[in-house]
Amino acid sequence: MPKETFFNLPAEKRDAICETAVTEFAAHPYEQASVNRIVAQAGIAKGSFYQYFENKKDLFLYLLQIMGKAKLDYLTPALQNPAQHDFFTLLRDMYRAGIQFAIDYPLYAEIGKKLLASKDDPILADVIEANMPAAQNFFAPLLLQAISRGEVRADIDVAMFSYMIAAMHTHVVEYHIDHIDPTYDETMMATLNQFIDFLQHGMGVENET
Amino acid sequence: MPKETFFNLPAEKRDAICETAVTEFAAHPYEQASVNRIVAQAGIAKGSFYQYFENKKDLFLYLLQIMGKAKLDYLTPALQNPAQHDFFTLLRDMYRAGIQFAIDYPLYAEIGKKLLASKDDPILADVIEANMPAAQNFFAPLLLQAISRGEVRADIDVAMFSYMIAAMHTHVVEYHIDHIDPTYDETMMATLNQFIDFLQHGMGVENET
DNA sequence: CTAAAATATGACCGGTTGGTCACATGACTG
DNA sequence: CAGTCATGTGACCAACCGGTCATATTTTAG
Repeated sequence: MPKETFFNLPAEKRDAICETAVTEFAAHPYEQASVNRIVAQAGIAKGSFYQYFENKKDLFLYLLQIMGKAKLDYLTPALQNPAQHDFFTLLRDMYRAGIQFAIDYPLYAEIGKKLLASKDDPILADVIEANMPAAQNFFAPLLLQAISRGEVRADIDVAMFSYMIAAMHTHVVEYHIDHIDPTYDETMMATLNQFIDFLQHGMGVENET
Repeated sequence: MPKETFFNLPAEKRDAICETAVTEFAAHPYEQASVNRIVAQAGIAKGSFYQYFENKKDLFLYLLQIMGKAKLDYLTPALQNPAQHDFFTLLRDMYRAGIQFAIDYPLYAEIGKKLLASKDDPILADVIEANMPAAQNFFAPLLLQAISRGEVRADIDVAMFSYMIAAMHTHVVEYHIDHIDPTYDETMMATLNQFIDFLQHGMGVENET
């Protein structure tokens, strides 16, 4: 957690520092990100930085915390009435929220992506271990509920599909960011609906009913 | 490409250096990997290293080349008779080959994973750009063929599913490595078959025929 | 106006990086 | 044996890293 000195700063200066830091961590993974570059870009002295933060990790964890809150704001509406909709609708809403988050906060999304990629870094191990299983542990009960409701096949390996659903979420977001014009909301929804339909019915030719 | 001096080395010394380097690049992404550590671990002088290789990148690209050949050996049998089997059987064979490769060469797999993760590194941009579209461009024609054969739904976005199939391949491999006991081949095949079945028929409850 | 407390600063530290280079050692050749 | 050429070597380089600290400046309080 940053020191009190940091929170005593005028809000605009605080935000400027955070913005600079976000840019740095979006451009370089944690280990490559440079405190020197951050202070130079933010126009503050090296010594000041260490009056605001314990160290590089302190700043990084603080940013992750802010990011987590922002992302939660996007996901919460989708999770409001978990019993209201069927599993695949819920999944679609969550994927859509994730995509929208990445569109609105591309730098946050980039940091998250890089973090996921460097999850075996020992210095970040505690953060990862604390938050990584979250995604899978989150989907597992949803899957079980969906099975009991008769929405999802009962013969699936829940652990594996929790893992894959979380992983696919990442890649769906990435695909949209890299390939879909973010201004065309309909295209995004069309592609997403198609993908959710695939999750439900597969990509094989449908059996004649 | 390494210098002639490197290839003049006794094979065992050459292999020892490569093995050390592979270990280093499996433990650290390219930018973090240290030439100093490699030479220390391999028991050669720093100067010698630069008599063998132009620079760090030279060594890394050489290792990637070796890895590529090794992986191709695993994939070739699955691709032998592309017209013989249906799309999903082909996909299963490819996924299985990928898993087996990761089991037999865990360090190679780790390097590949880290490379994929750091694909926006400018110094490696050329390698990535040269090989990354390969995966997607590889699956796209297969998908088109499968559609024309009536094995895959004709209404899918081929570009997106090429991307997702390649991405899912990575995660299926990762899941197996992290969660499945590599000695129990049946477990692996059972999980894999289940996943392929999901790709074909989805995870939703099946329609009554 | 003064004293004390908070904040800003950049030179500096030890350590690591990728890479170089003058030189030592060894092996082949005449 | 002498000479040539390939190979081995580690001290050395500039650049950068995260982090410290004595000191200068500013703000606050009495």
